Amino acid sequence: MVRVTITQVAEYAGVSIASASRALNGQIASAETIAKVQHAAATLGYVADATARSLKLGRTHQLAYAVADIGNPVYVEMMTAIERVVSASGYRLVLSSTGTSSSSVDVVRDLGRGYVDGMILSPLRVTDELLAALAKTPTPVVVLGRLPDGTSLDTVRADSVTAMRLVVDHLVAEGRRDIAFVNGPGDTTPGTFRRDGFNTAVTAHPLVSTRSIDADDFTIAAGYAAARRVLDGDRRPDAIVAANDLIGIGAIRAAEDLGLTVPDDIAVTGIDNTELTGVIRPGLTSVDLGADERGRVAAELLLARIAEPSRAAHTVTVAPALVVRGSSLSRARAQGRAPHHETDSTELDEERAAG
Amino acid sequence: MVRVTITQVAEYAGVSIASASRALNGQIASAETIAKVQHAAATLGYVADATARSLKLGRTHQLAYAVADIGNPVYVEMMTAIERVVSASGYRLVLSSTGTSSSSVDVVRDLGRGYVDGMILSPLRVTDELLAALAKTPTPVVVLGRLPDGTSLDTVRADSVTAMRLVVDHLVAEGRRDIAFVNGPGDTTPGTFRRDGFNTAVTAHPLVSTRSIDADDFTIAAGYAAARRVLDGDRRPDAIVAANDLIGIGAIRAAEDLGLTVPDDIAVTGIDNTELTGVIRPGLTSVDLGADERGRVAAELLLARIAEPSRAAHTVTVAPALVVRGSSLSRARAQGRAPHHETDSTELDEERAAG
DNA sequence: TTGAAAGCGCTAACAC
DNA sequence: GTGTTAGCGCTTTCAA
Repeated sequence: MVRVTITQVAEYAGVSIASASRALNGQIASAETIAKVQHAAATLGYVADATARSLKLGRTHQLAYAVADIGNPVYVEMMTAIERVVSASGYRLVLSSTGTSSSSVDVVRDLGRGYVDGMILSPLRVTDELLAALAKTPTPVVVLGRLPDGTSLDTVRADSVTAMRLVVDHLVAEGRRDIAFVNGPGDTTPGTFRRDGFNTAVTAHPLVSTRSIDADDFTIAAGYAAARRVLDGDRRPDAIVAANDLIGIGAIRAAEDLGLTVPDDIAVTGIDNTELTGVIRPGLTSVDLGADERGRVAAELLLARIAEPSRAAHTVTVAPALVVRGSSLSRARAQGRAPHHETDSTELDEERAAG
Repeated sequence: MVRVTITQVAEYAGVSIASASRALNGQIASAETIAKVQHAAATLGYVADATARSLKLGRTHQLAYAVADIGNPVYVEMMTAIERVVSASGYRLVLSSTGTSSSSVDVVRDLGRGYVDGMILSPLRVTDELLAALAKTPTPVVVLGRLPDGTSLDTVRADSVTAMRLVVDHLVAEGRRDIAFVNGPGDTTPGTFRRDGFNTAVTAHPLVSTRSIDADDFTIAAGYAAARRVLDGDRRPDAIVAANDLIGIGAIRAAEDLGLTVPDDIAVTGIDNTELTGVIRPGLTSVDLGADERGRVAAELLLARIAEPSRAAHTVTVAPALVVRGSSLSRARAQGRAPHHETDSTELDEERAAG
């Protein structure tokens, strides 16, 4: 089919293009004109060209969510939450995956070209270059994740320090005394803050020995490899704190491959509380960082900024909540539960404990 | 930051906007002009407005991937494959999630408005309404999935009949004699063709008794619920064929909750061969429908059609491959393997057998 | 090599 | 209530 323009509609209806436009957009027009124009549009199969309309109006009604790794379910969860808010306000959400193609700097520049009215960014690394690009872009931005103090941007962040404290306190309470932290790449934003959070959390337990290692990625495969390095050593920890659920799952697989039982021989915990935690056995204890809530708030902040561009920058921190499942129970408690009864028929989760 | 236009760049550089445009786009221009304009653009922080450029050029350099349920990892896999091809050709890929917001008809209409140069569609249901919308849209389309015969559109499809035959033959070979098919919603395209495939496949085994049930969704939760209905009955099957991996995982959980052991008491298989199959224990036997390949081919077909709009419609069918893991082995074979040695350190998969 | 000007398709003054 | 016209920001003839 060939594209039909408003000029052809106007011609067909025998009115001016202005009248056609008005009739189509619900502006003031006579009933007769509206009828003629709508009939013409329907017969011709007219759909207004979004590009021309955007150019004229200066708004695209498109918002972008830019994320490095859409393969991680936690970002899908965020996107779903964002989509819900955004589409309710008449915007379309487009996803820009920064992972496979260009760096997030390019993405910011690209989105600054004007095909979106605003963007939500989940950067894995916050470089000076990125901050410069963000400062320069004319497009409203909300950043999901930590930014340097003093940066004047709308931000939504998780509370890594509390998250790690919840996990560490829980493991110590369950009797663990030698905890290994398997982080993602240490130069990423989540990597940095989760490491700092872990280090802070363990100072409260001076008798517990600890160590840290970086996985090459926040993925199952990288978590597996890193956990193998930890577990192959001669001093085997009795608990692994993973920087996210994917790494945690990799760690569980690594432990099993070495003939270890989780949680009897070693406890494992994750972060993000993705759906995966309930898919594996034992269920993976995790900290819910409020992905859904963070996505929702980010979308609301963005809409608010678009409505009022000069408003002050807001920073919202979402509180984490520990969700205990089988992977971190003490030996005694674990034996009190039959593994195959862990599944709850509705949630597929074992239990939830607010943090 | 306020948006800067090419007019301001031209003014700053002391040249006409035509020269500015030429200098910026690598057209013919004197070295001096280029230098002045580039300097001006850099100082002013100019980025060309994509909307205006698109209106002028008639192309957006954007492609869309429209999918109902991005929560299903198989679609993420497809998207990744598409993104790879598309970005190599200088296009941006935007994701339109049709699930949460509007129907796919609305999405097609919306994308027909012109902010994308083409779209790849994974419709869950192919209605007459959708076909009409597809026939009318001026935007090139490639459909992932089955279309009615005679529809003249580029299409990439999986081979459900072969896929189901691979699974059923395998289960029968492993000694299963009472197979329950847990489908997704029967009115969806995958639901229809997987059901038909199953029915065809079992005719080759007249001694095997079978039955079918629809889950409400292609999700873990829906699979769990449907499997419970199957397993709670008095005649318990010795194998469950799930219409996708998520349903299969739900079925494994359901079996475990009833105290059944997989695969000893009951075998379970999935479809799609997503990463999840290697995450759970036992590993889920699944049929790889070639999501990566289908995504790649779809992207190539779309690019080809954009380059040559009048070319004949192509239909490409991608061959499936059975991947056997622990969930479907016969009792004897399963006992030959220690469950915690299933994991391969690189692939996290147990074994792969081409179909 | 450069500048003036047209025009992509649309909406919104503005005058009638 | 309707038509004429300007113009969103850009690229590209067309003359010079």
